[in-house]
Amino acid sequence: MPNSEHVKLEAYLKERGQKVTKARKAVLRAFMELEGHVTADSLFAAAKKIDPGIGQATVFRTVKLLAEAGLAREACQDEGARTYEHAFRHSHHDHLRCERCGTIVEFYDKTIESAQEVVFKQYGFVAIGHKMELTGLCADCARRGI
Amino acid sequence: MPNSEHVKLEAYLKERGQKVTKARKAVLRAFMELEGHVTADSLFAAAKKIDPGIGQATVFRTVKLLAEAGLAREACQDEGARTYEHAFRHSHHDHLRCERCGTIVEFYDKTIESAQEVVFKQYGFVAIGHKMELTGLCADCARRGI
DNA sequence: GTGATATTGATAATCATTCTCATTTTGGAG
DNA sequence: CTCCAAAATGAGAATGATTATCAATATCAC
Repeated sequence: MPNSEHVKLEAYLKERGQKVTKARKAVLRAFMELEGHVTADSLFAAAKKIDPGIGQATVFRTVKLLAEAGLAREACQDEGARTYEHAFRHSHHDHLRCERCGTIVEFYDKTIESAQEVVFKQYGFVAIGHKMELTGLCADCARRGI
Repeated sequence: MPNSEHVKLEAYLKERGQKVTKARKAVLRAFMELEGHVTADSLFAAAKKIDPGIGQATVFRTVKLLAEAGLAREACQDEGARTYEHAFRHSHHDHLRCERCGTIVEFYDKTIESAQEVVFKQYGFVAIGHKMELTGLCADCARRGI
């Protein structure tokens, strides 16, 4: 019984001349069974129950594929090394990053900051901090087309 | 000429019975010289120019210390493995995380979402997506005191 | 079915980070 | 200033997550 996630994945693959394989179907099925925040490792474990011969590398590859196909999304956590920025006598700000050229613009938006306070209160949390990154294409990269 | 960052670090160290060392001073000086988003690696390179004998492990240890002392802050990027969540036919949401017990609450706030659109426009960006994580103490942990 | 091509699984390699531990440095007490 | 216990260091090994390599295999348009 092909559900709509499988349909969407197959459409994505066909469109790009990629193949619908046993391993990919197994990873997607495993992913759909899991709730909340899924690591590649827990996905590997779940996928092995469906296809015991599956390799770890394939799971890593496939979960990235799912993200590209719009079926999964990364819950925070960027590529590469952790970075630090000055915090003392540097006012707080958030980041706007260009996915094409990597440019990072720092911004501060009062509406967003105060809306966050509301969210904390709403859930009974005591605020400590927050991290926000908006991603998009900067004016230059957008002009050049994607 | 001791600047206020050094004063703040020394105060933090004294308060906790920790020592003011050559290596720590070198890392702080290097950190103050660098702009923007600093990786442990670039900091290591900069610190070596000040104290050629410094070790990489010390730089990693010290930048964490700077963050604890309130002189640096992590620019996104959590500990541990990357996680994924369902994206297809699952509405977008952001995260509220308890620093004490790790609980993650998913929320959606219309004010924040629309304020983001404004920021994108303001800087001429074409929006792709965003990641936001609010951190604090959940009601239970806050009640138990910190 | 057949063949060109994409994909796989195993493994090695890489990268960032943390741990281990013998040696050195620090700072308070005398 | 000297001594000493405790803290910190640097080198290198260890770890954990992820990615690259590559020969063997599976997929699919024909």
